[in-house]
Formats: sequence, structure tokens, C-alpha cells
Amino acid sequence: MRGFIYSMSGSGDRQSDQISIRYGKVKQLREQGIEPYGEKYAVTHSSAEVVGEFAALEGKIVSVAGRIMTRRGHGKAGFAHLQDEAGRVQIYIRVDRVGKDCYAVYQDLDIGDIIGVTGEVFKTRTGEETINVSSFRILAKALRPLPEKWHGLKDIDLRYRQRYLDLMVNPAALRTFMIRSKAIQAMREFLTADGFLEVETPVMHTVAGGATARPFITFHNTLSLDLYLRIATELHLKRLIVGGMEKVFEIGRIFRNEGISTNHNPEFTTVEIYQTNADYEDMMMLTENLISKVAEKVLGTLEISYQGQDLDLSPPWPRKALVQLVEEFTGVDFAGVPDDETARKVALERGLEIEGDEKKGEILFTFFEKFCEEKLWGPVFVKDYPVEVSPLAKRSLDDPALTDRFEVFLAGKEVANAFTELNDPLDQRGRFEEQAQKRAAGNEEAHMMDEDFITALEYGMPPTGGLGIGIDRVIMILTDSPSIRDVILFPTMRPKE
RNA sequence: GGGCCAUUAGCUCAGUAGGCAGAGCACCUGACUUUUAAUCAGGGUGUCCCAGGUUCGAAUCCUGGAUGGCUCACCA
Repeated sequence: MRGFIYSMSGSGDRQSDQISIRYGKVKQLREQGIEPYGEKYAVTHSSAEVVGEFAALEGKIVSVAGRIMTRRGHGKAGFAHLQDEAGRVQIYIRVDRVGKDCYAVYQDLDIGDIIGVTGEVFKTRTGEETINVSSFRILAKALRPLPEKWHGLKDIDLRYRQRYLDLMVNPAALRTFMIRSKAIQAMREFLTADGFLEVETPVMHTVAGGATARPFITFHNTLSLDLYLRIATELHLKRLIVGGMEKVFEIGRIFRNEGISTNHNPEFTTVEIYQTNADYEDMMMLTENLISKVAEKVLGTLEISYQGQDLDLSPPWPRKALVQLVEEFTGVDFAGVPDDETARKVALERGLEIEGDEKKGEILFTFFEKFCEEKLWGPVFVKDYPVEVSPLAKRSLDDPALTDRFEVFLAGKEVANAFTELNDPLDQRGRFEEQAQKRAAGNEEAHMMDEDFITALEYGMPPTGGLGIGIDRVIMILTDSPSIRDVILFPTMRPKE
């Protein structure tokens, strides 16, 4: 914007502003016949290779490309650090080696410019691996100054809005996203090696199901149809199980039109995994295996710390019934609560706001959320959730008010949700109808009736275990990030002005 | 949505009691052929987030707004 204004006003004018000075340098370079946005450079090594393989490279000629991050001039010679994805390497350039004209061009370069250099590898007096430049080329002139070299970019707003700057100057940011990438790769490898088939299902749904959440709505012109961005991948993946796929997973973005917080971003990534002839016990083992294997692969250890507190991911993880945890934390034994009426009374006694039509299971779940959840440092499996809050999970054999469902908590965060899948189409229809009633009563998060999914179940879905993992939250834990925005490259932000 | 806090140079930050807008890095001019937060000499480059108000005078006090952070609510 600013540069645009200056370029419109004529970059030849003497301007004090750093940006316009750099615009002037571009013009000057072109007048000298030097292209400030050059062709690709024939790179032979990365910065890290020059440093790490110095013994083998000493005295050899290498070509490296990168962004100038520091600069130290000494009259007829100069030092700078070039940064590429792998790290940084120092370059040394002297006028008697590259010639007067070439050196003059170097002296006009700025921090932030991207250049390619070729030269001999040597070590300076102070012992730093360095490239003694014999030639270089400008690959991209930077028109804007970089954030400060020592403190980096601290402004959280700018770090999210201009993530490229964050990545450029804050090594921890790049590390976080490299870990994220490796962790997802490790998950994929773990699952495919175990015989799971990776699939892709629609992002645009005619019925937004598979979770209790408000969807984003969009519109298809040709079909003249409201479509919802998916809030879960669940119902399509189970259709694939009906179709005969036995082990499937999908890693994908889902969208929920709800609040934003340090643990919630409107678009986030889940992996959902479905396996036939499995139940939630199998999914517990899969969960602890998967997450611990991923942690080991990307961090090399299972004993990590999150925000200053130790967290040991070594399996097996403890398993606790939800009703038991509620009793531990609140002293209320819901097994002894006979009906909805009594449950509501207990809720009021504990200061919970209720509408008046809540079922016992809903209140039990609310107790868990309010009084237990954030205190579960974990890792821990919380199991046996009330049927009222688990419309897609199969009822427990020994208690039809509960389901064979669990959630995983790490550092007080819910990171996974899994159950033995409900495969009885009659029961499923009843659950949807109950949800539809809640929707009609104004609960926008309640499930929509999904006739097409019921139809699929009517063809018969084998006994299946299903698991969903919130990848962003797992990455938060693995990278010790306090906010979900720290692990999402471009988190949702309100536009400036 | 409520509460609290923040917003000053490209970046990181000071700014006293309401009295000329500051530092470091970056940048500009000059010196310097192995430096590394290079050094030395000189230079301040600004819509103090925005709009009003109070005042002789506002970065500072008041009101409203914008954006962000934390938190509560809601949720996942």
C-alpha cells in the first residue's frame, strides 16, 4: 500500500523512508542492467550442509541461495549471513576478489534481500564456517525492512497476520510448523503401515452432521442449494464402512461456526479413523499407540513438558469412567441420581444454570465439563459418556443410558473423541429425532436428521470402532504452544480496519 | 457478547506531575580487507491506533470507536 503510493509518486524522488530508498535501489539496479528479481540459482548445498559438512567441503566451491539476515561491512570487505530453510551460513566478500563494480552492488544490498552466492568454503579466524564469495546474483530485492534482528517479531497480531515474517525471523515458529508437518506425516505413515486406507470425503455437505456444532453455510449457484461446510468427517467415513472398506482414515479440515479462543479456531484439522470389527477398547489402544509413536518420532521422547508442567505420554494411559470422575471431583454420585428431575435439582444446588428440560445424562456431562475437564492433566481416557450427549455412539451393553465412548485429555485439553459406532439404524433414527427436537427448540448445535445416513445404516454397517483426533491440539502439546493459533499457519483473524 | 489490559519510528520498547517525541536495532552519510548483537564519527526518518471532548497546552485526562491479547460466557 505504502510502497504503491511511493512508486506512483515516482521512485526517483529523494525520499527518507526506508521503503522508498529500496524502491530507488531497484530502479538504479535496472539502470545498471542488473535484474533485481533474478532467475533461479543453481544451488549445490544448503546453508546447513556447508556448516555441517565443513570437513568435506573445506576448499571446495559451493553455491548457496538465501535471504540476507545480518550484514557487517569493513570497507573493502564484508560479512553477511544468508538464511535458507535449513539455517544460516556466513558469507565473506572482498573487493579484490569480486571486483570493484560487483562489490559496489553488494554494498547496496539490504538485509532482507535474497541472493545466490558461489564461492570457496573456509573457516574464519574466529572459527566460523564461511563462503568466500567469488560471484553472486540478486534473486529478489526486498522493498520492506525486516523486523529487528535481535528481538525478532513479537507483536502477536503481526505474527499471525504476516506469518511469513514470523517464519523468517523467529526460528521457533518455523520449528513448530516443521514439527506439525512431520507429526502429520508420522500419523499417515503409522496408519497406512497398519493397513488403513486414506480417503477424501466432501467438504461441502447438504446435511452438516457428525458433531454438535453450528456450521458455516454457503450457496451453490447452479444447484440453487444451501451447502454446509463440514463440521466432521464422520458420517461419510461410516458410509464407506457400509460400502465394505474395513480400515479408513481421513485427515482434513473441518469448520465450526463458533467461538474463537486459545483452544478453538473456526477451521481446524482432525484425523478420523474407522475400523471394522473393533470397539472403543481397540480405539483406546490405537489412540495411545498412535500419539505416543508420533511423539517419539518427531520429538524423540515421550516425556515432554507443556507450559512448564511435565507430561508423560508413555502408554498405557489410565482409563476412568466419567461418572466416577464426577464423583471424585464433586462428590456427587450420579449412579445414585434416580431421574432427570433429581439431576436438575443437583445442578441447581451446584450453581449451574439450566433450562429446565435437561436430561440426567446432559447434566452429568455438564458436571464433567464444568468441574473435571480442565483439571485432567492426563494423559487419560475418560469413558462411558451419557447417551444423550453421544448421538452416534453405541449403547453400553450393561447400561443403556451410557455409551461405549471415550475422550482423551492431555494437559486439560480434549484431544480425541471415540466410540463403538452405533450401527443400529432404528436406534440411530431415534437419536436423530431427539436431536431434531432440540434443534426445533432452538439449539443450533443439535444434529440435523440425516436420512441418507440412516439409509446407509439400513444396508448394514459391521461392528466398527471410530476415533477422531484434534490434530491442532495434539500439535500444541507436542510443540509446547499456548495457543491454537501458534500451530495454525494462518489463523482466522478479523481484517484490519 | 461481558470484564480487564494493550496499541508511541520499519522492529523491540521507554516516555516522569498535562509542558519542544525518546533509546537500541534497522536506515542514511563517511571511515574501516577475517567480522559476528562488528566498530568509529555524524544524521531522527513519527497520523503517539482513529474520532470527538476538557485544557493556554494532550502520547498523557474524559467519551465513543477500531484491532489485538487474556479471561468469563458459549462451545469443541
